[in-house]
Amino acid sequence: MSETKEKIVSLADKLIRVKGFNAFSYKDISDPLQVKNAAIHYHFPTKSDLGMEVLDKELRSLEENSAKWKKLPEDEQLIKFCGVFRKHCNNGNVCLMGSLAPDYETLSPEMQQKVQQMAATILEWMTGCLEQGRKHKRFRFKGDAGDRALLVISNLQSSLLLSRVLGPSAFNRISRQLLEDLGA
Amino acid sequence: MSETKEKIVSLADKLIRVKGFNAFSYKDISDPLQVKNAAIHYHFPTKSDLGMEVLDKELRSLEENSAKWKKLPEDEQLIKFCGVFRKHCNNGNVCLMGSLAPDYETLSPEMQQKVQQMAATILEWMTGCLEQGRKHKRFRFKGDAGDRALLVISNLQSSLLLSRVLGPSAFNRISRQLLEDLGA
DNA sequence: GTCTATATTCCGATAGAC
DNA sequence: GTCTATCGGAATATAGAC
Repeated sequence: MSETKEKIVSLADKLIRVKGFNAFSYKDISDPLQVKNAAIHYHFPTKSDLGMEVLDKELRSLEENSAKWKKLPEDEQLIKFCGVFRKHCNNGNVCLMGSLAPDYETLSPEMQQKVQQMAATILEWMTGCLEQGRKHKRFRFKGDAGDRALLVISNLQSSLLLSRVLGPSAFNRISRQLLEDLGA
Repeated sequence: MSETKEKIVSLADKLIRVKGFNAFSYKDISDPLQVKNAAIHYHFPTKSDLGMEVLDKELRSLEENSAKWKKLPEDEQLIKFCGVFRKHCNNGNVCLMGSLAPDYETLSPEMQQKVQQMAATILEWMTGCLEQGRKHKRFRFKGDAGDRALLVISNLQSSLLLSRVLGPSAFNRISRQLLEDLGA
């Protein structure tokens, strides 16, 4: 992938997280890169094509991380996962799910399906992490691991949304108590 | 408030929850009400004015509910609160915070301040409910009640976002486990 | 209070030169 | 791969008649 194309995707990712998919425009990308909007359309004919590339990049990042963390104890894996959210919080970002889920009904069918895939991938990873971690006595929690995974994911997702409105202390308080509850 | 004006606000509320604030247009309101967009602008000169009315209505609804539930045991109050979210889930809605927080940076300063106020109001109510409920032995949980309130709010908020993508089982699983954790 | 009509701006997208 | 130029459409918003 060309350098310009990578910059476009990276900027689009940032814009989705800060302004939302429907609120950013090609001008928000072409201006900082000092090109014309036609240049963006050359790389990504439609806005949906651009959104798809952002989602594909995020999915690859998820796979890379889970592979990279595979040998770590599960509690450390979860702390790494929280660290990704912490970094986004510090950068004023929300997560892609938190940004795209409210806009879901306005997205192209392709993007809807990809968002679905992303949600399923995250849920699957988190469920496995919690299940294995409990088996290895590194977590303690009641109930089904899949249900617990949904709780943890929703905590982290909304911690970034709430931090937007209430300040970054929301993320700190949520992530700290979350890990303590699990005994991590 | 005139009947038309109320219909406009009610429809705007629905549109914010389904499509997002930046994705809906005056046409989405004027068409179903069979009026022209100028009629909407007569009642609400700017889109921000309309958004403010939706937020004010939600704040009044929050105050009404908390007053109406004041005499109930705290666990029943929380179940009532979850019921509001359940209803939204069944209607394909997300909550106002879940919709407006991702768009926060694109909102007018007035709306930003009102969203902040709404978040603070919800957090305050939930903190009090949990704190009193624990004192009265109707909840059991560890740590600060304010931290726990943030966790519960983020669970409910994201349960609607995830239900958009993964289907309504996400809400059911999250709300059920959430109440069980609290011993409610 | 609602209408017609329009101003203004912006957006996504495309054609064709270079 | 990027440019100029432009199309077609949609959005918010306003002026003035009724």
